[in-house]
Amino acid sequence: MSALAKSYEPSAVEEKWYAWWLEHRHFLADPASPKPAYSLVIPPPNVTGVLTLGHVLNNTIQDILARRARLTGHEVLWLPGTDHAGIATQTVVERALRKQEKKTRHDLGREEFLKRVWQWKEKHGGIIIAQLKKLGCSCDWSRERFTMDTAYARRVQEIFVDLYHQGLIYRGKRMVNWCPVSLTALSDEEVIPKPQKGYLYHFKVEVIDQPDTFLEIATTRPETIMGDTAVAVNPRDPRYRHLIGKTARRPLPIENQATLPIIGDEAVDFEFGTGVLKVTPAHDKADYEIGLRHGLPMVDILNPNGTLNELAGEDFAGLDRFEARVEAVEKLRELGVLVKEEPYENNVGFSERTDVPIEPRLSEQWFLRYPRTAEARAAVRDGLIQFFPERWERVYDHWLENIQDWCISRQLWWGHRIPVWYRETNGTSPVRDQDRETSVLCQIDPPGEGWVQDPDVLDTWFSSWLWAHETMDEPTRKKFYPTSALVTGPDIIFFWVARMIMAGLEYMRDVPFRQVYFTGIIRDKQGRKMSKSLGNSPDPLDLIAKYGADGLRYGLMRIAPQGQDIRFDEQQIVEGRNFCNKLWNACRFRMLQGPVDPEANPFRHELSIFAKNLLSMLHEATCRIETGYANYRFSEIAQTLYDFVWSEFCDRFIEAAKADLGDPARKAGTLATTDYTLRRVLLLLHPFTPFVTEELWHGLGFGPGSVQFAGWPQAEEIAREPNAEAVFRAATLARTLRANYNIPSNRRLRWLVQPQESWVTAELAVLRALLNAESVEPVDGQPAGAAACPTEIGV
RNA sequence: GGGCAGGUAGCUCAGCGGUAGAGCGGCAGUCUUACACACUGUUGGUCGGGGGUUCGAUCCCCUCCCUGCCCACCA
Repeated sequence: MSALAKSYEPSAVEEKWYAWWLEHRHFLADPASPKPAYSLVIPPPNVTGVLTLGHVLNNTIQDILARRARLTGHEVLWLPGTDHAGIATQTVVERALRKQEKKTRHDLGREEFLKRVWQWKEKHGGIIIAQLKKLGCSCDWSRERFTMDTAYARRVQEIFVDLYHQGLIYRGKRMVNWCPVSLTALSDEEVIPKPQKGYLYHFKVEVIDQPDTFLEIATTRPETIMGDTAVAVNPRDPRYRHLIGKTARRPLPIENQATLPIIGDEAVDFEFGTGVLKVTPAHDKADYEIGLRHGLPMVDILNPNGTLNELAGEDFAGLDRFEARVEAVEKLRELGVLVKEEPYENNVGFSERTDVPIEPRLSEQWFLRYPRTAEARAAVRDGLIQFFPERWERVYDHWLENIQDWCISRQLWWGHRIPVWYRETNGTSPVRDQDRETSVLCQIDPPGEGWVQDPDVLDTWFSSWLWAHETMDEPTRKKFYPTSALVTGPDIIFFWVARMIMAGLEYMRDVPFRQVYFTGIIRDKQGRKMSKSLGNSPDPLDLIAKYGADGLRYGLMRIAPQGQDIRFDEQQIVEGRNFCNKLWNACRFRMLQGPVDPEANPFRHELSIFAKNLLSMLHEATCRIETGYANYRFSEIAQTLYDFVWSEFCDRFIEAAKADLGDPARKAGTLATTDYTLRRVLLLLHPFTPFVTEELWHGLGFGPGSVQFAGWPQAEEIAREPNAEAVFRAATLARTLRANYNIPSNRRLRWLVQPQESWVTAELAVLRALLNAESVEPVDGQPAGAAACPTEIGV
């Protein structure tokens, strides 16, 4: 290791040390360790996913916390794993099946299809794990978990059974968000509202009891007219009040122009549209409520896949919902009841996964009334759990305050099967009887002949909400639960964070984590979210290949202020790489000066003003870094290290040392200061750039152990040395003077200084080095004919 | 309709009551024997607009304008 390459070459170094860490079992967490515990659980990525920049940010932060905790003497558990990601994974496998074999999952049947998904998981499931290793993540890989592992899956079902028997899980026919593409119900959190340009269609209906009186209705969904079962107005609306109780004629379908009651309901906003509402209880949440209040029939005119059924009438049956909209408008026009179409923009709910408009649909599903909501709110309000940045606490609280029951059943095959059994009646389909006592059993094991299991599976989050404790065995929990911190994106605060808190409180009687750090979202230079379809998401693996894992990590961390969104710019990663290279070369410089003393203690030497000043700056930087960790301000830590290493250590101290090392009186102290500082810099930097620091740690002879167990440096306070600063500023002034006279920087000059104070004379050799000068000599009075400028050390 | 975050040099971001900062870029010099992934010097900003508090505001208050996000059953 005597000859370091001229520039840092990451790839071989990274591979070598990662293998070395694994070989020495450095990432394994020992529940029996006497050291204090520090623990993290990874937010499990989708098992079939690939690494994105978001993962890089998130996992770099976790790795920084884990490595820093090892340095501060903790026993660290960073528990990794993956999520089965129900809809996402099933969709991917179905797509492949359709492409390669032209088959649907129904062609294969449930059992065979699930076999295929497992095969797919075996084949693609390891990718993201391997990528995390490339990044340098120090997870305890021996504990890798998957949300469909046998033991984990068993617990998911046990918890379902428990909540069922507590009466918190129930089945009911309710209005749910239905995805016509994946053919399943979704939770409210999986629906993304998007503004859509469309039309507000005005049409009129005749009041039957008062011929020639028409009510004008405004709607964005004329294709649901066939499912209308009432017309509603606000009972306080003087325009229409008198019509309540009368009836109107529904225009569509033409062969079945039903008679609709005109009802009064407070939910109708008379400011909106015409103040008259068509009520479609089967296809709109608000209308459903009105329907319930007035005992209206619910006419479901849609098939699960979004096409209209025979109840919509012969003109519409079989049409897709959007074709039907066009057709319905056409028919209204033909009937002469279409008044106008005005351009209109409204919010339409889209499926998060398939990106198609969801359909409010009446269907029988399983719901969970959340446990421990009050405690969950209190936990955060009372500081049992701390959020960083703090502002998310209010977002969290607001959601819990208005919490709705969670639709947990999904009409998918890939996932945890609902542990509920129905008595079989005629051997074909399960009876969905409301009477639990006689025909429904909630238990994991099959109850025997005559019972069939509910075909549905559970929402993926119903398994992930147990992640913080069900991934651990008993001794591990004892040592490591609650976890120290959770690092995740604010986009899953409801999906995951809040639910995990409730699950932890319910099943562990304690919160799952003490602190939550919410990262920012990585955007492109135009501020757009990274996405596959936009193609604006660089492949982190390419970036690692180009700049090294450390360069990527460091570059990203330096621009990621606390919880603020990040505009990604590859230039930042270039700078990360350059910084690693700078550090590399600083160490190279040191190695050229002879053997390093790992035990170096500069305080036992006579020190130059430059050494003292550097040590003072080191102390300040160490303190600032300490504060940075306490507040999860990673960019501040990275920037502090950047400034210290580059400006203070390289640009100033080393440049001055080039003279001091040639001075026998100063050499020993300067070397000791260098060794002492480098050792600390490597320790402080290791969480951010683990590979290059490990390489240099050994290269400089600080080994043989890993840098990550070498202990966190204590800051030793020492006063600033203003004289050193004065010399550096004088050098800058002198260089400016030279530049102003257009003297090329390679021309060696003779400089004269009229020392202001006696100490200055002793530093002229340093000044000569800083100026790359022929000579710097003291004079007594200003020579004529020379350019000059005043400085703090003399003219 | 409510709420949150942000608008500082060409770009990415610090600063958050006391004469505007960094890196990159631009420009001009340098292969000065650790580093051209570098060194030196330099050029860039009425700190989103308008009011107010203050001896003094990028920083505090009010208001407005943009951008992004979250929540909300206005068809």
